[in-house]
Amino acid sequence: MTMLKGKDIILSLLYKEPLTGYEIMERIQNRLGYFVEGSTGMIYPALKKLEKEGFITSEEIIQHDKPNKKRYTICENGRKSVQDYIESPISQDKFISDFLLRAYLETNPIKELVTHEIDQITKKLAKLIADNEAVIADMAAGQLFAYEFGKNMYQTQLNFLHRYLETEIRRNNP
Amino acid sequence: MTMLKGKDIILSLLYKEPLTGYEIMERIQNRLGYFVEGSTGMIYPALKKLEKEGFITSEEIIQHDKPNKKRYTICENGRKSVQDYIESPISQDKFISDFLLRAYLETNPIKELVTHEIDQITKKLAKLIADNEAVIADMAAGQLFAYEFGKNMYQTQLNFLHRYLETEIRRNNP
DNA sequence: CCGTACATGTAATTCGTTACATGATTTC
DNA sequence: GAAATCATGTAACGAATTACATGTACGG
Repeated sequence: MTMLKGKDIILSLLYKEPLTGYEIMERIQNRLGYFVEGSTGMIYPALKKLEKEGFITSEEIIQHDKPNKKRYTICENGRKSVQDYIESPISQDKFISDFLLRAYLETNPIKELVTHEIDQITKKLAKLIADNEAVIADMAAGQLFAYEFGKNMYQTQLNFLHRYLETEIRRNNP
Repeated sequence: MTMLKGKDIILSLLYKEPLTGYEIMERIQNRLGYFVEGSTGMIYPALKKLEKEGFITSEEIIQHDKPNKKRYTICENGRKSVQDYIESPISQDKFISDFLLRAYLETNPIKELVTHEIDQITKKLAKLIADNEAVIADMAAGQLFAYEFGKNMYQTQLNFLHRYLETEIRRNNP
């Protein structure tokens, strides 16, 4: 019943390959962004803690053209922790929507909410496609699956919202 | 950009009518449960704080057949806070999915994940329908909209997942 | 000169989760 | 006798949000 934690996300990513904090952030925000969250305020402190607790180790990489960076590598303890995560019960999906709350309570006019939401989702869908379509050929099956799932979800939501607006128009112009 | 808070949810509910903590919890978990979260550990302390800060007032209602209860009523300050919330930017939908993370990273076998997810969503959909279908006639437009949105989302997800399994079977039995 | 990509962090606070605790009444 | 519904809470801890802080290099 416990919720998905930053620790699990980060360690799972490091399970596959060593990464820097910046790369982890990039992956979470771009590739996993539609079903997981992560900000610098969460990631860097988490990495520090994880290192202190012996789940990962770090090495500094000197760069001359760009700022130096730290590459984190998972170690024995970290792998064990990921194993525990994998064997732990899958936590339930969580969907939080300010949009639906406002619609439900009718605090804001539904039509405005819908228009705004269409905008939001359209952007998210465009980003999702932009981030993934180019690399689709190299994707592992799971990545492809997750991508298709997300795309499908966004498209359905958009369809639903557009349908709503059309029905509204018809209702006002009989 | 700030996220939806318990405070806003509770005050918005109290904006319409006075409610007890238990009723608030019931509403959040049953009616708003597919797009908002709330537990006793969040609701009761929040109510206490809200009262202390002068957003709501409470009165005790003595009952003889059942335990006594406290009914909370929103006051001037509370209404003002709800107004601020209504006028504040709509925070983005948040979708967190342990299921998709595991699928993406292929930590667990996708087929097992999908089967499990179908189970979860089927239950949620059944609950959503059970909670709403009976009272559909008395629903305000916004409630109906939110309900249809949620139902549509769950159904689409289920379709997607079932389609995946079927494709898998065909792939293995050419 | 401006914005963006690269790169790492901290500090404060709020906030919520998780789990525990209690207890009456009704229904099966 | 057990389970569900009604009803309210606390306590500890962990975790994340939000915002701030800093700096290089490069392209337009």
